[in-house]
Amino acid sequence: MTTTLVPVFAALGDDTRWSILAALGEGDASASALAERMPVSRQAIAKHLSVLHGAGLVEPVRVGRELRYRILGAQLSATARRLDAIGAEWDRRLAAIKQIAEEL
Amino acid sequence: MTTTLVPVFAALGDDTRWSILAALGEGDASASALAERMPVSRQAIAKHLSVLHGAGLVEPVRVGRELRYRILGAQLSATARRLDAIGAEWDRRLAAIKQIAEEL
DNA sequence: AGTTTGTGCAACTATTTAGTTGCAGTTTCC
DNA sequence: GGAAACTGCAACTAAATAGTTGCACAAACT
Repeated sequence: MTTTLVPVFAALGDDTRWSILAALGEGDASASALAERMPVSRQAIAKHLSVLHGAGLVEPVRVGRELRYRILGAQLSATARRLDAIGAEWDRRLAAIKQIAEEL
Repeated sequence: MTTTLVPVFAALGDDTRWSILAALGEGDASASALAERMPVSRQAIAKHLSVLHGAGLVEPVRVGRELRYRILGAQLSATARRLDAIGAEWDRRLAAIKQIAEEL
């Protein structure tokens, strides 16, 4: 499962979505429930949840007539591993270039 | 140095900026140099570099009259560590909640 | 000195997106 | 059956942003 990396970052690049994620970190919740303790409308939150779902960061869970969302920490950890690998690769390459430059 | 996390993700949530980062991963380059091998104007790239600099992902380096940019892999690794910690914390909390629910 | 090359600034366009309100459809509960 | 509570869809507004072009300025080279 190699989710595309960019949409995940785009999803994480918004304060409101972090507020939602922080709230979900304390337990599953529906868009309506989240809207009650946040300064934005239910529909706005529903859209954000859709984006987060598209990024694989949350998943919907039906509970009776309400639709709760569960946070997926594993996806975040997986993203972190890929980020770390990319950063390390950059530093490795640049160190190699510096090495070659010094040998001239 | 605790850079704010959200701008970093916002910076990474764009395909063009990833292209720029990929190019810089092979060595420092100026906005003009990058514009020659990319399908966007120099000014567009300059703006992207400004965003990346604001996020602490690149740093400017003066070389004569040109302004090259160097990629900072360490910032990416630092971000990765924080991401991983957050993801792990979410999973830990949700596991605890599940545990409590089962004990009822 | 004059030409080239690279950067910086400003104005403008177009697309995306975060947010809203309003209404229709369903499931649950009394 | 009927009211209440959630969800889903659609249209709209406002702000942010990715992109452009044009021009002015400074440093380097011949």
